[in-house]
Amino acid sequence: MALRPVTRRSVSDQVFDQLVDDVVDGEIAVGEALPSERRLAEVLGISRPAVREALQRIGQTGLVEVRHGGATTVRDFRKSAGLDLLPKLLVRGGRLDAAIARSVVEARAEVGPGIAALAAERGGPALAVALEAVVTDLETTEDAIAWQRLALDYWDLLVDGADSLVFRLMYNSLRAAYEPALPALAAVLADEVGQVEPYRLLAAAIRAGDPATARAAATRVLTPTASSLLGALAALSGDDL
Amino acid sequence: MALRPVTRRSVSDQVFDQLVDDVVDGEIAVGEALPSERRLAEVLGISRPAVREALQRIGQTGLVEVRHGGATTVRDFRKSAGLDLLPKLLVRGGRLDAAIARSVVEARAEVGPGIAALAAERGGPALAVALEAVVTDLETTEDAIAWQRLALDYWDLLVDGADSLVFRLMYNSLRAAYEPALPALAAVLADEVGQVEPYRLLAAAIRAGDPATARAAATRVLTPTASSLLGALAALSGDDL
DNA sequence: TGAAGCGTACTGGTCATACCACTTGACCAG
DNA sequence: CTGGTCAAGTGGTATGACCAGTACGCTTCA
Repeated sequence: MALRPVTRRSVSDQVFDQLVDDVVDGEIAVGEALPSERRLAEVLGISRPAVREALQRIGQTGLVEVRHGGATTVRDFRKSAGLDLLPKLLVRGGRLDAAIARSVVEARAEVGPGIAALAAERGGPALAVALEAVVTDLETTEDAIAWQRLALDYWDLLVDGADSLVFRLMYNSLRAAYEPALPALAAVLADEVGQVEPYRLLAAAIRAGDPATARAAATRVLTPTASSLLGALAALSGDDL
Repeated sequence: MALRPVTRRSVSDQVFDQLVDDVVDGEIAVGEALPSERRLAEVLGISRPAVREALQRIGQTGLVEVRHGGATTVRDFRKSAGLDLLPKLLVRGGRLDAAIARSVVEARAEVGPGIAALAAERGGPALAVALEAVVTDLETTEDAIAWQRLALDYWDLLVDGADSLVFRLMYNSLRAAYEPALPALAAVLADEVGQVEPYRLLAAAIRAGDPATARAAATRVLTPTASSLLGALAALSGDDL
């Protein structure tokens, strides 16, 4: 029998997820007030501190505004939330949101080449060596998911090489959204396994310290995945994970 | 007389800021454990729930990992934190971090044109009209800070027009980091006041629905600010706000 | 001697209750 | 209409107790 790790999520975690989903789904309109902490505690059958911890965390994400003395109101996450919210939006209620996935793919295609160019300027031979090591791993990998994870490692190195904290944090946020959805996308991305050449070319451009070539190579690395994903999203929009 | 809103920060807010600063400054090494909640409460002279709320919020940002039964340990924010952390990193202890500011400027220059291109594809005439309205406001504005805020409004419209949630959230995070630092940068950015032409050209490209032109125009919008900022940062690196 | 098993002492997680601080809105006095 | 007062409701903090999970030393047994 296949045993899977027991999930023991804390009470406040569950409240957090539940409220985030409700807010994101628009079950509580923007500007509207959430039930009071006491009321939530009563309705959910838990203690007020547990509710508070969840609410504080939600406030941290920018989804709601808690005001001392006043009610806790829902904010428009399109205006107030940051990129950290992306994972919660991308996979909502166990499903992938097609529109948002498309947006992720777009952003990847737009930002990736810039990162590659910076990495070419600053990475040096050490970075090229590390990238080439990943490329050899890619060559010997069959499993689609493992392959994608290696590709992520590749980008991880690239982002490090770009030596830009903003791009680093951007990448972290995007990866946090992308990685959980990977298993669901395995079938779609299976075709790419073995297409190592673009990665090799990009590594070569890094080694040469040539930003322009690196930028172009990065585009060729990203394009196949982008088109696979966009095609799949158009077809199966709204399927389960 | 110039009245400014009274700031009354809650206890847990103060603890939050204090601990975030300590962690970001590296006063507690990565992998090391924070004092226990009980100990923190005792040392800080506050209650444990207050400490917990702060710690939970910090955990939400990815700066620390809290594990039931184990200690709360510091994570490497370069690996685990998302873009939402940027504001805390950019202005640390009342000072602007020059290296990070440079990174912000780079990212802006890299991502901005992509947003403009998408906006040109999807915005339509309605967007162009809104942009041109902001442009006329820009023409009649002398104050450097007000001018920069209008520029932010301009970009806000552009990001909306790009119709990409990921870019929207990215922009929110960047703006949250950028806006608080604006007053400090007013002097540096004073030269730009009146340079409205690039904004007008970009709006025209949007109206024409021409992504390539919009991309180029966006670069010309961003370049002056970028070079001003980079120059200023090189000179006064580490000055107070 | 080594390793499995057990206990204990820590850690964070939850609860109940009381009280403080702030906002809101209704009401009233000027 | 303005300003003040007040009560009710909200979030903020404190206390103390107990539950739940982890880390680690110690015992115990092969």
